Amino acid sequence: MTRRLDLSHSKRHHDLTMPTSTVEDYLKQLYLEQQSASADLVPMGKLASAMGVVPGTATSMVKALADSGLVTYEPRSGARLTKGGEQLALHVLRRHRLVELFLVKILGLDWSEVHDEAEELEHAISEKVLDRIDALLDYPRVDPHGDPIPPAKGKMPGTRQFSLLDCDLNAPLRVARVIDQGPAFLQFVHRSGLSIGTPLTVESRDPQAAAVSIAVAGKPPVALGTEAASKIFVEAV
Amino acid sequence: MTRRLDLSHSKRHHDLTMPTSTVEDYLKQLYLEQQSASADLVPMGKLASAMGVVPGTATSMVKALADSGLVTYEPRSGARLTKGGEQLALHVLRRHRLVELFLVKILGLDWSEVHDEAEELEHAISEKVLDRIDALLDYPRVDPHGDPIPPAKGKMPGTRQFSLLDCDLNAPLRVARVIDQGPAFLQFVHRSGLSIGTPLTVESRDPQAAAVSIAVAGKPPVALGTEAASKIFVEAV
DNA sequence: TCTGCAATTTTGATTAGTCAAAATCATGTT
DNA sequence: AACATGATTTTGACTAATCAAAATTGCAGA
Repeated sequence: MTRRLDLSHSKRHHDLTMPTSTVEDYLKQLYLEQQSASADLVPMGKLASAMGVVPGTATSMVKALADSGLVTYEPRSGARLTKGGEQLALHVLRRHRLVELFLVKILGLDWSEVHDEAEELEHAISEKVLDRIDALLDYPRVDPHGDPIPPAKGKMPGTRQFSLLDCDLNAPLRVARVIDQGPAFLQFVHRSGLSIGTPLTVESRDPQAAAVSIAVAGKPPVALGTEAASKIFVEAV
Repeated sequence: MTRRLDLSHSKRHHDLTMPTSTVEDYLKQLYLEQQSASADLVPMGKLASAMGVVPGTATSMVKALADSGLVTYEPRSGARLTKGGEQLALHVLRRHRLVELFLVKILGLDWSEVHDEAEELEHAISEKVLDRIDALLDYPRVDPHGDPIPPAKGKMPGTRQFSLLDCDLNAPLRVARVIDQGPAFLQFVHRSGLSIGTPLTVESRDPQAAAVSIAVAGKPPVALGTEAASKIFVEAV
């Protein structure tokens, strides 16, 4: 067994060393998973595939995270971020999203390609640099995909957003957020004229056809499959 | 022994996988060491202390680098970058220095604190982002310390620079470069009014006193010890 | 030539992260 | 209640990077 006998007199975890970028990634993923998949206990399978590792790896990583007090781990059911873990996750997310916005606004990259760039940068950026970027962008609250940027301190603002599958029919709405960050999907969204901020209404939803019909002012209606529709979020205007 | 028997049929090294950031750091350091310490064969001791590791670590790392064809290694004397290793080193240096300049010019950080920031960022930045930064800065050739920025392709420009110990006396000169990147030294340089670009002349050099006397237009002369003087480079105006 | 020291290399361990594959478990059928 | 099945956990191995400490070596000076 590898249950290394912790020589540190202590009974308390809380490893005050800077988290590795791998740890940051796990925490971030755990947070995102907790958000979307209503169940707040993330199963190892989900986590593993989100991280692109085999399940065993996720298990052992989560156990380590539990040892440092960042998550609670319930064997055979899943893991949940602790208060501390969540803070760290939000911090990482903040870096990620500010960097994305920076890449688009200041360096002029395309919003469909910034996700991967930010994935790297988010671990290399210091607090000081982050603050400068925040200021340079004039303290934004959402990133280029419409995802909210966690504030430096304080809770995430609760917005009333619904996917195209859940929102009201024929009500004036606006595209607020696109969940899938894959370049292909983002480009499709762009082609369909559904960028963040675009006003629209949902004309109809047909469970049988598994499709929704979207009306964007002036243009012919667009049909989306439920798959795609579930990844686009809107809010009331 | 750990002489892992290379199963790969090949007799040629050249590992086409992306170098780890540790490897990048070793190459960069090797390059810098080769530049300054005239001897182009860098001894393990030098490298180890530059990298902040024990000598044994440097030895084994260099052997690995030699296996991938990035350096040539002569046991008990030292290592030298190969053509390929040098290219990679220059690439890293280019990233480092462009990032530094970016941090100063665009984000408004102080030139004395930018070095450590860049140390992290240089490994996380993609080619595309680097190009944008390069353009945004209008293709600069020197970083905030006066160090030349290696061009994307092509050789480093050969400038005629001398340290305050080697340059002509009473000739019109300009501060071109400061070697020591420690915040303390950089702040001292700044206090003494010797920022990059400042015009000056060297009035006298006294080997006995181990000091040189610098005249900056309008101000009273400044005396520098040889230690400090050797770290400030000037070029003819 | 012989010695002694300082630099270098070896050896053996350790840590973080990972995979492959075998062992366990929890459940929803029959 | 007995199983089959799919998810989870274990085990054992491996790589990159590192350190501590012991073993080598190359020379400079007596």
